[in-house]
Amino acid sequence: MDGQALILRNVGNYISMVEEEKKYFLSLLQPREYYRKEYLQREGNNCNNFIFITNGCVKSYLLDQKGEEHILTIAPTDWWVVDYMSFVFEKPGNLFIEAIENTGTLILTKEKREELFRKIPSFERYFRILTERAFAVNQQRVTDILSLTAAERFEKFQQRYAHIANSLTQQQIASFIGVTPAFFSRMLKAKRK
Amino acid sequence: MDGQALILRNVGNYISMVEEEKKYFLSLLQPREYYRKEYLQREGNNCNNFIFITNGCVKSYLLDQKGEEHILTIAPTDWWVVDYMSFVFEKPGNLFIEAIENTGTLILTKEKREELFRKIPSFERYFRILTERAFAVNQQRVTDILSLTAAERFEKFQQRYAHIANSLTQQQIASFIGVTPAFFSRMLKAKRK
DNA sequence: CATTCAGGTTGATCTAGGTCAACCGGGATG
DNA sequence: CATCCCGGTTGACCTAGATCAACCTGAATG
Repeated sequence: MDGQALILRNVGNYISMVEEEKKYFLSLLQPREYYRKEYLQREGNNCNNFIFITNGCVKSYLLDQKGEEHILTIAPTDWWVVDYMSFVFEKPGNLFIEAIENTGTLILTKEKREELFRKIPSFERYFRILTERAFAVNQQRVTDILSLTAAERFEKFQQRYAHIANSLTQQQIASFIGVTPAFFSRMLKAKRK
Repeated sequence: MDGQALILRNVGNYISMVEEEKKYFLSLLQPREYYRKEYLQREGNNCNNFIFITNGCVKSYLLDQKGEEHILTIAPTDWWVVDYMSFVFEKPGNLFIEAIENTGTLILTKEKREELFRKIPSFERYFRILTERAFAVNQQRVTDILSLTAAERFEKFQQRYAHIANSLTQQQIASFIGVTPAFFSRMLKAKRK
């Protein structure tokens, strides 16, 4: 399935569009390809884009004082990535967004998105639903970090990200669930036997 | 300011309404008062309500296997509380929502909210913006937990919740930033000198 | 085909923060 | 006025997970 068909299907899950609305919506999107390890977004810049992944996979993360990487989100095909903090409050972000494999995207800028809302208000609904779902999942993530052990968090991760878990390195998974690669390796060893 | 005026002002920050829309919106809201320690929502139940706090303060939390309380959100006056996971995915929640002082609320049920969206679509916009902001803040919370020490998280907490920090017990703050009351007490002692 | 180099493993040691239990003080309650 | 209880403090000890450095492997690269 090509990128345009994919995003239309995604939107179509939540709202219905007539043919010309689809055309108009697609016309607002800027396609762009990224190579593995290429940045879609860097710390310190304002994030003005909603980015839809049409194929490949992307991570968003921050670097702490010691230069350690902490992965905030992993966005596979058929997902949006954004540095929400930067996008919403229009200030420099502290996240990097980086392709972890060659990745195809469709970019919706803040201005185009506002234009979209003006022309087709039902897109407010689409993004409302999208964000409410993402928010719900994110709240779970907080409670998981607060109340579960690393091993338990890993359990959940495996279930939720089963489809992409194989294509991620241990380092990435470790970072996502919030432990060091060394500890994660030991954890796996302990589980195997 | 009374509850109705407060919620109209809140909504008015994001969208504009004519007089009859305001009336209609208010007609969908069910006022309800809660005493300190009363539950607005219990673990195991489906959360079907968006709840707006008109005065007082509320916390949402979960109990882990050991019965320890972990506070997910603290909602003061002029905020909404919901168990998003339960509300969005329509399944039993694992959160408690409890008044930490006597609290006045306006309740918007899921059905009424859908009705509201049908009658006044710009409310999609209101909730879209609301949720995008909440989501952004919540993502910060995740990165904070992943990359900061307890003391640093407390710093941030003080800044962000300055206005209500005094009316919370140390236990509540400790739980919110993700440490035990004992450790939190020691942390304060260390800071004082 | 030699060399990097990134991802992973492992050992030794360290520490942030947890656990458990005793204790304190003050406001509510009988 | 005695008692309870809740929030907080403190001491002694414990542990999940971090840190640091050495080492291994295999795939990419010159």
